[in-house]
Amino acid sequence: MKIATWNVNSIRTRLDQVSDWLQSSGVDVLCLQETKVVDADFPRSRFEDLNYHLVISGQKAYNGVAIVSRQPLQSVSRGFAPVVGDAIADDLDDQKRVITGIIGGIRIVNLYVPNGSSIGSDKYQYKLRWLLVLRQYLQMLLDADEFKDVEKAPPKILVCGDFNIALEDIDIYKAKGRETHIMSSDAERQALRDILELGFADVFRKFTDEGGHFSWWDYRAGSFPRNHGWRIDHHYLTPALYERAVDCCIDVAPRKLTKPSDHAPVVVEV
DNA sequence: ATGGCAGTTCCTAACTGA
Repeated sequence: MKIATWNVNSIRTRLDQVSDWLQSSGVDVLCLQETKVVDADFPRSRFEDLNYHLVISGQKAYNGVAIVSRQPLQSVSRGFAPVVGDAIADDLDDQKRVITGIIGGIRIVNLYVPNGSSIGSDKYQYKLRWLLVLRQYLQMLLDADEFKDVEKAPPKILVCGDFNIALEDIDIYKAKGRETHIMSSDAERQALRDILELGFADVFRKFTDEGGHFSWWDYRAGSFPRNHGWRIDHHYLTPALYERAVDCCIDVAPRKLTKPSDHAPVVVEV
């Protein structure tokens, strides 16, 4: 099964590119972020006409996530609250950044992690608070009954999306000054490491050791032709899935098109 | 050091993004 994550920076603006790539890439599941549209206005028919299933959680202008899949998803939930409860979710579900469902025995979690704006800002504090709740959310998914039915089968969870965090210096075109830059500060990295310690691994690094591979390039200053990018879109897998993964790569082709998203899709095959 | 580009709405200015 091929699963992709792609921040499309508005599904309506990118609809032709997304539907073209969906077909040409041959992925079975496509996790979208920054759809930037309320559910009532999501261009569902484009995907349904191509015989894909769709689950969405959007809002006006900002954020928004969706999962497009060949087979229907089971056990779908939106936001943190259905898993961690209203008290822990607090106000974090006001922004639509989390959607999950099960397909082919794999729980797929599609995330749009807050950007954080700049270090020390209110949005930065929100990002760190959001990541703390994400850790609780994933802990509860790991402990969920759905993985205890079949002879204690190990959990098969794939957590993907736009994390807005580059975990290693080789994930940034220029690491100098990264401590004071959003997406690479120590606190953000530690928050993500604390999550991965629950039992998730970066499957891209199963296949690629060197730097210079990025998933996001700023629209400005000719960043893409200079390959001044960041690797901030990730697939994190539990061991049972990580072991069986056969490929993970970033498809830069859509980033070369006219009026592209600033992110490229990342595909994993398990 | 700064700004640069793109998408959206409270739409021709201000915001958010990363």
